[in-house]
Amino acid sequence: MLQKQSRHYWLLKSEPSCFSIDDLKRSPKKIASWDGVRNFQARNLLRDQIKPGDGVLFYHSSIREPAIAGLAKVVSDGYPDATALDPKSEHFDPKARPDHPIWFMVDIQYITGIDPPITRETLRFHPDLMDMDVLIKGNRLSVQPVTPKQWKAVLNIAGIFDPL
DNA sequence: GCCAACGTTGGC
DNA sequence: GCCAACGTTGGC
Repeated sequence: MLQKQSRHYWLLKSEPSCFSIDDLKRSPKKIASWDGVRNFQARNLLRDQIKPGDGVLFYHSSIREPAIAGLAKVVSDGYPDATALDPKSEHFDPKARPDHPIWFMVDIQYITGIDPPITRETLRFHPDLMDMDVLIKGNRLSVQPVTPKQWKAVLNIAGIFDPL
């Protein structure tokens, strides 16, 4: 039986002063752990939904012009977030245990930067992107699903052939 | 720096 | 298990 391929796409939010697309590019093998997520809804996506090969829109938040600043791909399944178990980490959670990790992370790998980055204004006026979750006022989820149509539209704007 | 929106906490 | 208070996020 042929199985329908099910690649998914995600938007991951980060404050560039904390971790930027350039930081990802500079990481060993251009791979970094998406750790420190402390929201249950986002945790569930990291633990259960996000799979190796999925596409990632890397979004820079909390800056003057928040924007999609690059592309990455998921290169691991969800696995326990080590920072929750490390008392020295600012993301330490005293309730987490090795056999009860609570929090999960995935590894992502840099594909390309998008320059100029795709601003919220551009997203807002594009017919295929105006209904993105990230544009909804008050949506603070740092891991958001993206539709294949939205993924394609972003690639179009950036002038990039689908790298996945 | 403001403030709306949201998630979490804790008293009851 | 409700809900008010609180802290945080994040665009503007």
